[in-house]
Amino acid sequence: MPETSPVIVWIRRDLRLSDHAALHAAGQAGRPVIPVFIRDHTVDDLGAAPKWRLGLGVGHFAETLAAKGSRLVLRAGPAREVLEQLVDETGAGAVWWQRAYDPASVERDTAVKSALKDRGIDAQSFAGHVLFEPWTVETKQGEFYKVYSPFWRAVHTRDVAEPLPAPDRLPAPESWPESDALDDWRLGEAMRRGAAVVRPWVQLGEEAAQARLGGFMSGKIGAYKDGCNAVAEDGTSNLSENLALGEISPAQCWHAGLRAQEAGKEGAETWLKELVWRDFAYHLLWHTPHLPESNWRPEWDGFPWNEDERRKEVIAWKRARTGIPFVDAGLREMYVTGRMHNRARMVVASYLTKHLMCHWKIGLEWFEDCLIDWDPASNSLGWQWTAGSGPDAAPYFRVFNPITQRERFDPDADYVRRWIAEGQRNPPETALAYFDAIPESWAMSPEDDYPEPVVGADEGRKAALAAYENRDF
DNA sequence: AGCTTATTGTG
DNA sequence: ACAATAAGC
Repeated sequence: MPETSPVIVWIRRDLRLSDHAALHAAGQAGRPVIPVFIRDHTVDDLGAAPKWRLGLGVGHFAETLAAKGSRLVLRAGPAREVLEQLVDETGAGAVWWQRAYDPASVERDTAVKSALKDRGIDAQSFAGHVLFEPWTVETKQGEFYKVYSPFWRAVHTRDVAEPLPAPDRLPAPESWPESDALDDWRLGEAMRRGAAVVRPWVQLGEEAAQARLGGFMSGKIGAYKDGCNAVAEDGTSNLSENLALGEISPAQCWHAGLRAQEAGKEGAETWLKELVWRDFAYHLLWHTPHLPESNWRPEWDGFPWNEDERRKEVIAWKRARTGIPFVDAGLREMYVTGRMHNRARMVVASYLTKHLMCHWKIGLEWFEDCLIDWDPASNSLGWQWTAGSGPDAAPYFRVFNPITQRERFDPDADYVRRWIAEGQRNPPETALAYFDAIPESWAMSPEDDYPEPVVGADEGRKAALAAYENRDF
């Protein structure tokens, strides 16, 4: 007798129909499918912007499912309790989901899987959030990789499974279990008035993500090798926002990149390498789950980083009035759009950790509050890489000079003018939007004089190097 | 996926 | 005078 009980598909950071192994398998099974999204502690713990963006994504995905004759059931509470309750309510015999690799999710999913199996439920997790499962990439010594280049060499010729099609149909259950109303969750509450400013920059959902990918493949990927660094130009794929919530899968991106490479597009390999950086970050997060919490190299614990968030340098950095135009431009771009050009991310991070000598966790947490493309793996690796405390890190002496970086990557200062209003007679809308997004308590106005640097480019470099001279490691 | 300074090369 | 290169931070 074939199994006929419903399958619960537990939707998490995988808000798509295509290339979704759990949904695909459920669609193939010929059983009723009950997609459910759970607001548990991993959702409640998110920063303001990613939580708001998640709410938009969940709402959009619910509409997508509804258009297919299905639904997205919303429930709040500890995932294990919610799923056990739903199994009882619906008579489901299976709970399937796509794996996550951050420590909080791993701990939760492990407990959920064993609890469901104890009840005789078919609990299964599927691959899909990364290209290469973290435990399948090993050095010759059987260790995980700690340096990017050999990781790239180990994986870049591997086969990545062709993306799965969207399920033809998702049979509805005889009756739908009750669902919370998304609005009642108030996932956007912490964004306050910033949401209105950021919203026009959001490209929501699977279709928009595919359009972004298609546009990039027929356009900017050819010039990506240099274009990825030109901060004033829109030379990147802009897919981070969609990848973070699984509105597109890395395998879909990978195959598109391979096709571009076969078509002779020069920038394709550079872009494929970026996708592998994302995988490398998850590889490291899986094997060393303390990556977001503490120095990956413990010898850095003794480094005299400032950890006091009330210090004036930290306040100036968060409010994007450090007096260094490139730094402030990047931070304002993030506040207005919920994203920041990767080149600017490196520069603002280097300035915070080296010139201002502040702990990378201050920056990591600020990014988590502000980024709609927040990704726990990429951000943890990126901050520790910049600070010097991480795997394959920039050595302590590799200090970005925010003045020469601007000259090199924003030669006409277009990016700086786009985001900094002070000192301009007719500031562009983008620069003025920043003042609509920020809290009034910051007491900033586009008519202010642009501030003097809190720490100058040269003196900051000297101070950082001097601090390292006094290290005891 | 760096910066700075010293040194050597070029006109 | 300036560009390319090397070495150390």
